[in-house]
Amino acid sequence: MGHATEFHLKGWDSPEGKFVFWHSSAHILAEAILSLYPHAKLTIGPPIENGFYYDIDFEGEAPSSDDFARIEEKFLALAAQPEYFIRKKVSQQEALAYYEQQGNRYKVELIRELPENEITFYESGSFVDLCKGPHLWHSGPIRAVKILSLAGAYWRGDSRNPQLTRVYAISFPDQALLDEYIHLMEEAARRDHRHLGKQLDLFSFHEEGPGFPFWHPKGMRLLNALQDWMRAKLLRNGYEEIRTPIILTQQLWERSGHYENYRENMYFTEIDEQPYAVKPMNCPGSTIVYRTQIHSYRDLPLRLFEFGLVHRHELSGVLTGLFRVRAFTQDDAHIYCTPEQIESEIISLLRLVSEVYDTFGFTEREIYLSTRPEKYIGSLELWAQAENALQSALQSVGLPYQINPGDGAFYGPKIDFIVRDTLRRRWQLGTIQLDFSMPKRFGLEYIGSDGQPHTPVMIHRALLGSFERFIGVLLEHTAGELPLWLSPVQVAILPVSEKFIAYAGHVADQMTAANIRCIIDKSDEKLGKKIRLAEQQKFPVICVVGAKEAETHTVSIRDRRSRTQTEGVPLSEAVNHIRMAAQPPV
RNA sequence: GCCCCCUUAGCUCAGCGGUAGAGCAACUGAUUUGUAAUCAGUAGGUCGGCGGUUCAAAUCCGUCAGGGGGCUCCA
Repeated sequence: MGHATEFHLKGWDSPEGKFVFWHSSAHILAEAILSLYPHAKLTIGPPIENGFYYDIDFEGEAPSSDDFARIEEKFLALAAQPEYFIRKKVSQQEALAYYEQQGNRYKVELIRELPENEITFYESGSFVDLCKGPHLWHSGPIRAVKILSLAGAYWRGDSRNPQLTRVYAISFPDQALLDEYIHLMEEAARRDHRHLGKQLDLFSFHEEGPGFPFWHPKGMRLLNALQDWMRAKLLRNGYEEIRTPIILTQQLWERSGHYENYRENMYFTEIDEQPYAVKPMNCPGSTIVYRTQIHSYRDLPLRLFEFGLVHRHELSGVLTGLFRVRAFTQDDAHIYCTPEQIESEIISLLRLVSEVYDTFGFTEREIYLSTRPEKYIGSLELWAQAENALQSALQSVGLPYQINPGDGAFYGPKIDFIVRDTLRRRWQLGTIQLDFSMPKRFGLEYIGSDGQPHTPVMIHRALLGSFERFIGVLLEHTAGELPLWLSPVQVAILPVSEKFIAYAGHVADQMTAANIRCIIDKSDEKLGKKIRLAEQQKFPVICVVGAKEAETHTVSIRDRRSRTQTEGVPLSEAVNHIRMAAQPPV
């Protein structure tokens, strides 16, 4: 029997236990919905990372969010009268007959694809559903539920298929856990980088350019601080910086293969009656720089980085704040090396990636190695060599990783990096991709020790992914409380009254001279109000100046995190201290 | 692109067939302030655009644009 074991053995606290719990909840949801919408056709209803969903064809009478309450009510009523989940093995013929009689072509389609002797139904009370399980023993433990949202979802994820209504929900063994989850959702909403972007006056979006961020002065300070830091780091790590044009001839994109494979995502234009395209990627430009010289094997690896502004046509429906935009700046680099150098290059890249993520407190990470897909170019030997190099690099650095077999690009294997933020949400940031295709397409060469020309391997890599998206992730990770070195405004100088604006100006001059980013609040408000506003703007350091300070040439420092005050700090000491604390990490 | 929902003052939102509202912000005045909101006043919107229904539309319908939640794909 075993079908009820995961939850009962491992309980709510294991991912397996939750999956079983939510899978069973999906059945109850389906039962609740069927009782309210008898014509609805069920399709699939799996558990997901946070809860579960059920894709349903409502045949034109889909519920709206106004109906959530009554569905939840029905759900809880059903769960309150626990039924056993009973597994029944059925023949394909029986199964088909059952759903054909109901006119449910989706289940029929699913059953047709299942192996003859592995078709099972699960029965709970009067509700029956095609399902491989496993399930809870009975529905008793399910005590709280919340319908989260409705969404359109294509049958089998294919836009040519009919669109179903996906009902997202989450359930828990008790109300307290649901309340906790709701609280977490509210916390996530509070950290939403789109709200923070407005609140902190960093960037904005407008209908004049959907998907194209407008960066405000404070946003630029942040963006520049991040780029300056990354640039310095890469220059210290054996990279050179290049910049390639944003618009290049269509011919180039035909040669690179982008025109053939990526055209839908590209923007095109015309110059002097010749077709051009706006670059969606930086690699072709990089190869052109590579080709301007003859390279000796002694020059390799050659590491060229570019903070490349790329434009990609994304579907209007997927644009989401800074997370998904139509123009963004990749922290891109291309490393040209010999096949023998792959491993050592990957090792140093893995170290670099770790340093970069540590810098921002992304300590929890996942690494995925994607290997040769069915459709690939290049020789099997080259693939084997490359995959081995990636694996042994990962092993020698001692980083745990998972393999996604067959998930590599057709032109080479890759390593992807995913981090978790403070709310344990997952974000893909960096990627390292080997490329056996582009060097050939562009006829790249280096002269080997044998005096003969050879084709170099190209490694594409991004650590942050894009600066725009990374800033979005970082804002949500930190709830807008950026580290001092990245803060657009590092110090807010608050005169106790207008009488001390002059001294505040003196303080600001000293700070500015030390490259500290500061502002003065000259408004005619009480100190408490100024503090409140400064805190809301998440300024890391607040300097209060009044009679005492002006007289003794000091400042009072209030720290954002501890909310404590240190009074009477000599100005020069304060400037020095803040200047040191605001140094970007190495 | 497709499905559902949303768009009212700079921001956050109320109003949901019968002459446009609140709080904050802005401006003016009073106040000259000591660690998370001083008081009073003024100004600000053809209720996203365009059509339609109606005696009457922010409110109902259509359409377009933008935004949100998803689907697909990815950074």
